[in-house]
Amino acid sequence: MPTKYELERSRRIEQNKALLAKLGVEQYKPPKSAAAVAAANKATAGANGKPKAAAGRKRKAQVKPEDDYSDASGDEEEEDEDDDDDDVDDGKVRKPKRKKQKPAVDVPAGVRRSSRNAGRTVDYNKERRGGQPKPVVPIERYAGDAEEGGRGGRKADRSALGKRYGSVPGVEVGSWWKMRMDCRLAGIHLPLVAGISGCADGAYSVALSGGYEDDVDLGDGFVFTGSGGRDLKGTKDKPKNLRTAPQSSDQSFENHFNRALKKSVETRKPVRVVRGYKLGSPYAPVEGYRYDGLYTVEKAWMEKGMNKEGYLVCKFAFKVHADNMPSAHSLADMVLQRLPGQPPLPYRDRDAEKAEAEPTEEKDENATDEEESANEEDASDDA
DNA sequence: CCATGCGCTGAC
DNA sequence: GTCAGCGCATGG
Repeated sequence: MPTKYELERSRRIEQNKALLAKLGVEQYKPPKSAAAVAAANKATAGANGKPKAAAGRKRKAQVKPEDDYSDASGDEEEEDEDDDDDDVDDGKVRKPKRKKQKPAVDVPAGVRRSSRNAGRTVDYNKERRGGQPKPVVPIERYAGDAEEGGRGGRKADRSALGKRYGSVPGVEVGSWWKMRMDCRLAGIHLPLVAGISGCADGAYSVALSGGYEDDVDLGDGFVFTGSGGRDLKGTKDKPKNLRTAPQSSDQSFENHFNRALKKSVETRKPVRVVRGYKLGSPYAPVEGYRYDGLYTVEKAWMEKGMNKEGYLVCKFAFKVHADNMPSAHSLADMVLQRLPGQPPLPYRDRDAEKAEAEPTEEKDENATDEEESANEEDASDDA
C-alpha cells in the first residue's frame, strides 16, 4: 500500500501533468521501443548509405548559428557578446577575453581523474542499445592527466558562448558529456553545480538532475523546481560546506535564478535544457548530461514543495520550443530521416532494456564509424 | 569580499 | 551501493 507521502506525490504529479496538458504538452512516447527505434535507425543507415555520425571533434557545425529560434521574440539580435568575431571555427576557438577562464584542469598531484578511477567506464554499446545518440563531443582526458603527458588533451573552451539565449553554434541537440565541466566547456550550461544559468534578463539554460520528487518530465515539457531554500552551511557546531542539502526554508523569486526563469516567461526566449543521468525520468540519459534542445518557460508559480515542513518552492513549466522540437516530427521522419541536428528525444523503455539485458546476440548497431567505437567490451551491465 | 550551487571523488 | 566534503564559477 502506498504511503501517505507517495499518495501526495502522485497527486502532485498528476496535478502537474494536468497543468502541462493545459499548456499543450503531451507525453512524448515513441510508439516503438527504444530498441526498435535503434533498429530502424540501423535500417535507415543502410538506406542512406551511411549514418550521419558526428565525426568526432572535427565535425562541422551543423546547427545554424543563431536565428535558430528567430521567431521566439521577434527581437533577432542577440546583442551583447561581440558575437561573431569570436566565432567558433570548429577546431579552434579564440581564447575568451577573460583569460582566467582556464578549464579546471589542474588536478592536484596524486589525484587521478581518469574514467577508470571514476568507476564508470563508458559503455558505448550500452548507450546505443538504449537508443542514445553517440557523443558528439568526444570524451577526453583532462589536461593534466599525467598519462597523456599533460596538456595534450586540453579541450576547447566555448563557455563564452553560453551567456546567450538559444542554441550554441556547433552543438547539436542530443550531444552529451560525461561531466558538467564538459557541458560547460561546450557552452551549453555553464554552472558546474547549479541547475539554472541566467541573468536578470532571463535564463540561458537549466539542468534537470532530479532532486525534486514531484517534478514531472513529459519529454516535450516538464515541471522544474527552482533553487534556493536549502541550508548549505550545516549547523553552527558542525559547519559544512555543502553544495546540496534538504529544503530548509521557502524559496522565492527573489532568488536570482528563479527570477531569471520567471523573466523568461515574459520574454519567451528559449532556454537550453540539459537532462542529467540522475533525473528519474524515461528521458534521462543513462550516463552524463545530454543537451535536449530549446524550451520555453510557459509558467512560473509557487507551491508547497514535497518536503516535510511544506516549505514553498518555485515551480516552472517548460515546453519544448517549436523550432527545436524533437518529437514534432512524425515517427517516420524520426526514424527514416534522422533530421540533422534534430534527433528524436531519446526515450528509455526500462522494460525493454531489461528484456534486452539477455544477450541473445550482439546487436551490432549501425557501425558508426568513429574511432572509439572500437569498444569491444561486452556489456558488463550496470550496477 | 562573501554567499550560493540538482558535482564529483575517494572512502567505506 | 552510500557518504562526506572539497574546488570552482558565478553573482552580489
